[in-house]
Amino acid sequence: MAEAVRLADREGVGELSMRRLARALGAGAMSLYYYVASKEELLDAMIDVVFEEIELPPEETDWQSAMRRRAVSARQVLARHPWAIGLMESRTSPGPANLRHREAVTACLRRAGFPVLTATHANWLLDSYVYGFALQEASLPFDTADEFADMAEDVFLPQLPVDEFPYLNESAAALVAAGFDPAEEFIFGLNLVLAALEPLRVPT
Amino acid sequence: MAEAVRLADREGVGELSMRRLARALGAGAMSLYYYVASKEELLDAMIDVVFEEIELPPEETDWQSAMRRRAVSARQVLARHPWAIGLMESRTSPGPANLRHREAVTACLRRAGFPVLTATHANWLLDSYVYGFALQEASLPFDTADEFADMAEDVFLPQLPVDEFPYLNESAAALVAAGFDPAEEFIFGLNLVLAALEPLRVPT
DNA sequence: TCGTACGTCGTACGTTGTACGAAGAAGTAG
DNA sequence: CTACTTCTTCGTACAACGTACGACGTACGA
Repeated sequence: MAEAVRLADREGVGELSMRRLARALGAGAMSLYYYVASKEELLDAMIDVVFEEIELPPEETDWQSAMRRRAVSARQVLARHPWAIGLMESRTSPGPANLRHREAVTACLRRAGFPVLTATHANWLLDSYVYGFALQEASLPFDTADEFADMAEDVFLPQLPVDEFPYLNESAAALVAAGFDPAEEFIFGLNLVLAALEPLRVPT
Repeated sequence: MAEAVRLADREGVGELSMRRLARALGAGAMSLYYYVASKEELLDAMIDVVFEEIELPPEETDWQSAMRRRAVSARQVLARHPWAIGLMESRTSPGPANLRHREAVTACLRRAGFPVLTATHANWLLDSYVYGFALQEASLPFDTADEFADMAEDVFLPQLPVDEFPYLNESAAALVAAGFDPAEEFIFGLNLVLAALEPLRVPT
């Protein structure tokens, strides 16, 4: 499992084949099938490994701090394993780590005073934001702020005719000037979402 | 392109091969390569077909209504083409329809009075929500509310030991009782996000 | 000593993306 | 009409894929 995740991180999930994984483990291809019924099952298990890496919301703090921590952790983990995001779409049954995670998040929200159905709404909203952000971040063609500045000036701006895309040009320029940090960008939206949820609590 | 999208919708993107697509078109496999340099390029083009289906924010209404319309449309389209979500993670260069869409959204936000960088934040937040929601919706193992109720009682609840997952049991039960409609769920979070963004506008 | 279970893997089959180059179709110039 | 170019189609071939099947060695309790 760990080697499979490492391979997917390094080369992309498209390059992960049973034969390559076996070779990386110093084994024959068919040996893998003793531990895993199919490649599908391997991918399911890999997703659960990723979920295991995400911090659970700590219990001792206020709900906003707790949710912020786990959301930030989730973003970091998904940025480390970008292939996991694309995989989730096709895989429908959650693994044990996934379930434990959901339980902990729901518990945190319920204890914070969100009614049952409201907690579900909050869950959808928060998870949507986290996954969607990770998805967008994964499809960025650069990794660091410097790389972004370089690419913006050399690639994006020349590709965007000013008369056809005036607003995109404007914001690209502003972004280059201000610098772009995914972690900060993430926190900004996250704080808005958390603040928007706050009034939905029912004081206990 | 259209046939490729239809095939992916019907059978999943995993079942889309150059040979199958060619057969569906009544052509030889290699003929496709006259129109497309590689399968990668085909997938890129398919994504752009999907973006073309998403409604642009209308210009004549207030910004919240405009963004709501385009977000709702985006969710519908992505629910129709779930494979597109998973594909976005690996594809880094946006197609023309994608760019047009981004331009229109940014224009709408800027005209509504959001400062340049704030508009970027809003864009990330809104897109994250839309994509993340679509991703979660795509990984649901059911399609309709009735199907959900059936599955919840027959599959989920028996799988979730009450003592280990008390909160998940509670919300699953509440959801079965209340019914679950993805479209409504989506609007709920969307309205929260829009309301959270409202005060960031600068009156013109 | 032997049966059973555990773990490994070689071979083989059908399918995949696509490099290469041949071949027909269609248009243009003389 | 012919000659030549450009457009479009596709057959073949190759390496890599997932995995069904069955053979094999080893460990261990009886």
